[in-house]
Amino acid sequence: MAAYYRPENFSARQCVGYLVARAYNLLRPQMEAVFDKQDLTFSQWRVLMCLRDGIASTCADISREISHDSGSLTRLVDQLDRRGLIRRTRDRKDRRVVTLALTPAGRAAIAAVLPEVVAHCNNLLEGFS
Amino acid sequence: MAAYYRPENFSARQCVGYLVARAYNLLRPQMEAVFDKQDLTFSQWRVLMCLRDGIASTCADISREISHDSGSLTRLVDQLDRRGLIRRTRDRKDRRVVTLALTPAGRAAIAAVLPEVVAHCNNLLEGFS
DNA sequence: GAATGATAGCTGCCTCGGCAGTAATTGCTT
DNA sequence: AAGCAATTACTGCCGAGGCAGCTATCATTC
Repeated sequence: MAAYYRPENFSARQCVGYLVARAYNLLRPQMEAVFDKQDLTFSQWRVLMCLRDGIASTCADISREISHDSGSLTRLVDQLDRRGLIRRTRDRKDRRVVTLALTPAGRAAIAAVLPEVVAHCNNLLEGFS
Repeated sequence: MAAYYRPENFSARQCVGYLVARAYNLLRPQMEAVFDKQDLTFSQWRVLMCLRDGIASTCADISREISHDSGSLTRLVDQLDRRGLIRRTRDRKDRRVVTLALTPAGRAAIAAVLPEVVAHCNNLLEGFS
């Protein structure tokens, strides 16, 4: 495959990294705005979604899934646990592992924000089409 | 236009926000790795690119371009200024504005990293094609 | 020309998240 | 069985960046 970028014609606005970073920095505060009505964080939401969709159920798996530092994830889980949105359970077979699960309150919190999230995501896609 | 997402079938892995965040969190540490050999930050790099490509030449414009907090951008510019990579000049017509410009050292720094940046960006695109 | 509002850059404050290091547990190797 | 590497969750530490507030400067309006 021929190289797409060359040092001679390289420009920021065509660089993947530059564009992804721009998109993320633009998108993130919008998402935060959606969530802070329910006292949630975008990061917290991503954890909840991992649990809801069965993508991952331990700190280690979630941290890999969302490319998030595992140390910081512990604190993220702390917050959700303290608010009763998720439940920690020590795994019996592998006692290193703490299995995470949504509580009814957690599911309710998701249901409460979901419509706005969906609406906002649809707004985002309006830009293309 | 019909709504793409619906609350019933909404899944994290198909959500734009989720995916962009994932891409960004995956991409960012890779970019940092490319730059820290030259003692640069990805954020610093984006500022340098804005100046090089003539995208923006003031703190306010750059902060809008890369969707970055303007307060934090001042400190970013401080670092680059202290290292002699850019130069601050008070605008004469509008004395609120500080115009930024690359110094020869700044251009040299860009030239030094550019090949690796280009190579890494090409690597990123290999995943598609 | 004075008053008001908007915008420039800058600063303190605080949270989030990355890094490195720890203890506990597991599995693998010899 | 015993040592060793790997992986789990977790913690302290620190820098990056967002937020709110500040002053200075411009533009607009009365």
